[in-house]
Amino acid sequence: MDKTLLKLKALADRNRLRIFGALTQYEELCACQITELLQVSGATASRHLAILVTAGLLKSRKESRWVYFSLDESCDGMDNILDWLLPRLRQFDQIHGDFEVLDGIMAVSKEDLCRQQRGEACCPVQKTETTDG
Amino acid sequence: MDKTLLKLKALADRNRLRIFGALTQYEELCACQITELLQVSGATASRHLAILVTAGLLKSRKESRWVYFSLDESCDGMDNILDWLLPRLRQFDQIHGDFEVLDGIMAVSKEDLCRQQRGEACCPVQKTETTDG
DNA sequence: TATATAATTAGCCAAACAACTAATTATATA
DNA sequence: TATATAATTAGTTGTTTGGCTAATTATATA
Repeated sequence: MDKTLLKLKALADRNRLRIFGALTQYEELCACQITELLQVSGATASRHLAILVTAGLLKSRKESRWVYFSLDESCDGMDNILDWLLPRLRQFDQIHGDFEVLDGIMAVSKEDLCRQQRGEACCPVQKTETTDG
Repeated sequence: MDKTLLKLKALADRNRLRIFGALTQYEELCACQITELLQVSGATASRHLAILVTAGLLKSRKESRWVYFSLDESCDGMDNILDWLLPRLRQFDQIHGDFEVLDGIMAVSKEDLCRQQRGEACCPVQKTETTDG
């Protein structure tokens, strides 16, 4: 039961569900992109990602200094999880917001993204703000 | 997202998963039977059941003093949840243990069960103990 | 080889959660 | 109508969890 419970606990958190949702939209995302999406510290994002990997829901690969995360296709029962989860995720405002934000994040190089996260205010992300305020 | 998250949180607890599992085996169980299965206080069982009902996974009906719980067939996506969960639950020792315990519980009248739970040691449950100790 | 950097781990704190006992509610019956 | 009883709600307590900052690890590069 513990593996099943581990998967359920891993998904039973808003931010981790958002990570999972993001990875149904983009094949692969690196830690700094997830950090940017969730608007939490890198440490927090890293811990959430570790929980999802430990549960067997995500896999990661390291390429030089970057670590990329993706859905673990080999996860036993992943198809059934997606059957249940996908139509639900598509239904929710926050996830749609995430998808839009992600598009913005992907339009920026990881280098600039990380520079930004360090507070070096060079190369600002072009925010798609409405100017009706 | 909150309804989806609510369902995931509801299932992401060992005792609640056991309740859910029990109800895949027995169409309908009353609160005192669940209490007996989990070996927790009636208040604790009641709270777990309330969480599952609130999440839309279980429904309940009251019949005189007894409250009966069952899987909520009308729960949106219940089939998909079961597709994922059933083969996993069947795999685990604790759930199989639960099924055996449940058989014992169902062999006793609810009246006797509750008497027992109140400490009135009349009409003992026939435990299927092996006598090799 | 010293420095910069992406990610993780360690250590801390506040909020959420699961358990308990006691009190309350709703129903049946003497 | 007073009493018993099944279930729930209220209130308390210890544990788990999710967030942070600081320290560490692994990799690239000046």
